[in-house]
Amino acid sequence: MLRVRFAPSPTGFLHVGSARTFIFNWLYARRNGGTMVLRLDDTDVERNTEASVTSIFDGLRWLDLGWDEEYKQSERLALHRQIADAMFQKGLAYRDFTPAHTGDSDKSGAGQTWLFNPGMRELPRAESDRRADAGEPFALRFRVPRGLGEQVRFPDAVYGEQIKAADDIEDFALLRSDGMPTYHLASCADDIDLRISHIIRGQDHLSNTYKHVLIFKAAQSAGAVLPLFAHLPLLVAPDGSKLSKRRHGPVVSVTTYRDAGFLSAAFINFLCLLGWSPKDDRTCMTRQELMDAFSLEGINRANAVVNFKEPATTPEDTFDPKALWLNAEHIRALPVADLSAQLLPIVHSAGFQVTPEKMLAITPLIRERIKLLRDVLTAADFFFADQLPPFDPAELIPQKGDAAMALKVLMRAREVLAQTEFTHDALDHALRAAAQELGLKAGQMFQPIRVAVCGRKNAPPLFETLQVLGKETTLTRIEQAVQKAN
RNA sequence: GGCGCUAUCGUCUAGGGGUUAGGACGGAAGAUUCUCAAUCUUCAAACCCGGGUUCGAUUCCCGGUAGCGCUACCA
Repeated sequence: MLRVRFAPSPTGFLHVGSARTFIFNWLYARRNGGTMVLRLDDTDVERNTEASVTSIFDGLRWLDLGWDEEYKQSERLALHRQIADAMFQKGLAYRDFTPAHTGDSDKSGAGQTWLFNPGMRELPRAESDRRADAGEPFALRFRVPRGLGEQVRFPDAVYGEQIKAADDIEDFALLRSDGMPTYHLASCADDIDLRISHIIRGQDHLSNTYKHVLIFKAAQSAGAVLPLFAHLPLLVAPDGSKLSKRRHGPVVSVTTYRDAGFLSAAFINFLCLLGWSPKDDRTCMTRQELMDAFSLEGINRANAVVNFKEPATTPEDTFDPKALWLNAEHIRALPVADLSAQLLPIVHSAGFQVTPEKMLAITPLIRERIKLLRDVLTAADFFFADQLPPFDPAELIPQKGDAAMALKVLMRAREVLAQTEFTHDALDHALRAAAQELGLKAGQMFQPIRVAVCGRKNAPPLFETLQVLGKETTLTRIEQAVQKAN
């Protein structure tokens, strides 16, 4: 039975690296008919927050992939302690009465290799019991085999066979002095208990895995098999540093992508392409295509850069250009009705009144012009607003023309449009004929009208725009432009 | 400092003992259109360095360098 798990710790918002780990696990489970377990690794009471739990669930729900089983580590403490106690009884772990390190251990150089606190490893059981009974606080540490030339090894589906000398592994903690299990213990105990068969997680755990193998071997019943590990290359910032909330802020939060108007399908597609490849030339892929193509063999070993611009000068700088492009691709692939339905609430929440029918008519005009769903607000603003925002009358002047030409065009348009049926072909014929009468090129005729009704030079095709706007609004806006041009 | 992992265009990647080192995004130029966008075409752009092994290495091995990770009673 194939079982995978995603085990975030609720100490911050769901970030894109975690989301990718979730997605890879999900893909692997679905691809192979396995079970997806969601487990909240919340043993760090100090740093857990309810807001983080909310953020994680918000993010995961938006991904819309789902999961099969759900657990909370904090509700499984008895299991963790029981496993720790068994290891202690077997002599595989020992009590360490050394007071906890205050602050950070210096990693920056001078420090020597730390393996265990002197004196504690070989403390006689009787003395250990006496001090524990006296109420002296202690951490429980794993007794790593030492001086025996032993090796710890495990196969990794991505990085291959991993081997490390046990002598290089420190006596890590299993239980804190407050009795809470550490991540290593809780994670392994639960992985065993939940019968997790494949552990797919970030590469930052690759070196930790030796400790986990030690725990698995110590805690598992004889004959039990180790889960298969698959470590994922990390997602890093353009400067190569690990993506972090602290350094990079909301650009790494899943909800930032959601709120900016990413389609979750596009976001998933983008994340899959960081550190994994279908090995053919496909880039734009649906959820189903990703599921069919996903395999551990396609996972890369080098870290992947999420290519956002560090000091963001435009809102788009927050996102990798490829993510933006993929989102545009997915938007264009969406049926108009679906896209329209997604756009409607965004327009409404911006304070505009639009009927679903009108939105449906607008959608095809803008769907090739937006990268993010939010862009609907700037791409189609003139459809929503009653009153056009003010614009420079000079905008009305066509190519190779002057203010007089603009005015001439607008006055002629006012006349012609008043007696034209607002269908694509009728508008086409009427306006082209008008251009010819005035001795102008089509573009010179269209541009002043476009600016008059849209308030700017760059907009969707004119005839479709006029149709959606309707005769009344069109004529009103042209009239206003005539006043302006005078 | 110790231990480990990694290294192909700016970015994501394919590939692999002999290739014009392929694709995508982004960039540049052009076509097309009523503007913008979309679309199409073209172009520029990469095998970290040094030693081996070999007839031949970007590919295999070793070393270096760089980056990253772990080295907490965080996860």
